[in-house]
Amino acid sequence: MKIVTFNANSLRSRLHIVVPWLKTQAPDVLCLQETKVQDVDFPHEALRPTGYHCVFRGEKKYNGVAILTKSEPQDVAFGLDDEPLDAARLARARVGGCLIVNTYVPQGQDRELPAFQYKLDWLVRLRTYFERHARPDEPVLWMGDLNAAREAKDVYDPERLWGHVCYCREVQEALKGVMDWGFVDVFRQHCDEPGHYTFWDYRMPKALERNLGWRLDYIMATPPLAQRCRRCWIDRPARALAKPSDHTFLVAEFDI
DNA sequence: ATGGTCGGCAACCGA
Repeated sequence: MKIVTFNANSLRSRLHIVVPWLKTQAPDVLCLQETKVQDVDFPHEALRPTGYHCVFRGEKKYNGVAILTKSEPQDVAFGLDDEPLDAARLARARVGGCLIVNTYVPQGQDRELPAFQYKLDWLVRLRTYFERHARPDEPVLWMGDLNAAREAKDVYDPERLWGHVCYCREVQEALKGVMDWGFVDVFRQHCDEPGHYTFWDYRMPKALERNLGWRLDYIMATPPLAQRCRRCWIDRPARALAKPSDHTFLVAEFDI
């Protein structure tokens, strides 16, 4: 089973990447974040030739999540249980005996703003969500853009970036709070080196070429799945590609 | 080096 996550930063403007990628890589599951498209405008026509099932929840300008699957997904739901107004940050589906939870964790904006506390609270509520809907001895995948770097080796300049809303003590503790429910970071299970990133800020000149990146996208698996993960890798964008995203594909293969 | 990015979508906001 091949599982993938990708922050698209607008699905419609990334179709030239996503559609060929589905055709050539043929994942079983592709989780998308920041689709930035309302449900009524979802690009069904462009995706139809791929043959993938699509479930999604979007908003007019921001957020938006989708799960694309080869087989028909079951038990589809959106949002945290108590949060119908911010449903476009979480999509859930059961695929091939595995529960998939795709999240776009709030970025947090600034540590002094209410958005930051909202981010921390959101992660606490996500832990409660897993307690309610799943068990750590079952096959569960939590994946997506978590807007959090777990460790120093997950950012290009840990001294300078310490205190950023995606790399600070509060966020590390909140992320650990969810992981302690029963998740293994499957990329780190296979690779312990610094310098492997999934995000390079557009605003930084030549960030990708200089590898000034962050590891903000994850595939987290419960132990029964993590021990069946054979490979996990970051599929870096081609530098020559017109309109790349600032995030990239994170791929994991499981023997299930 | 006194600027430098995107996307949505129509004036800025969010990342």
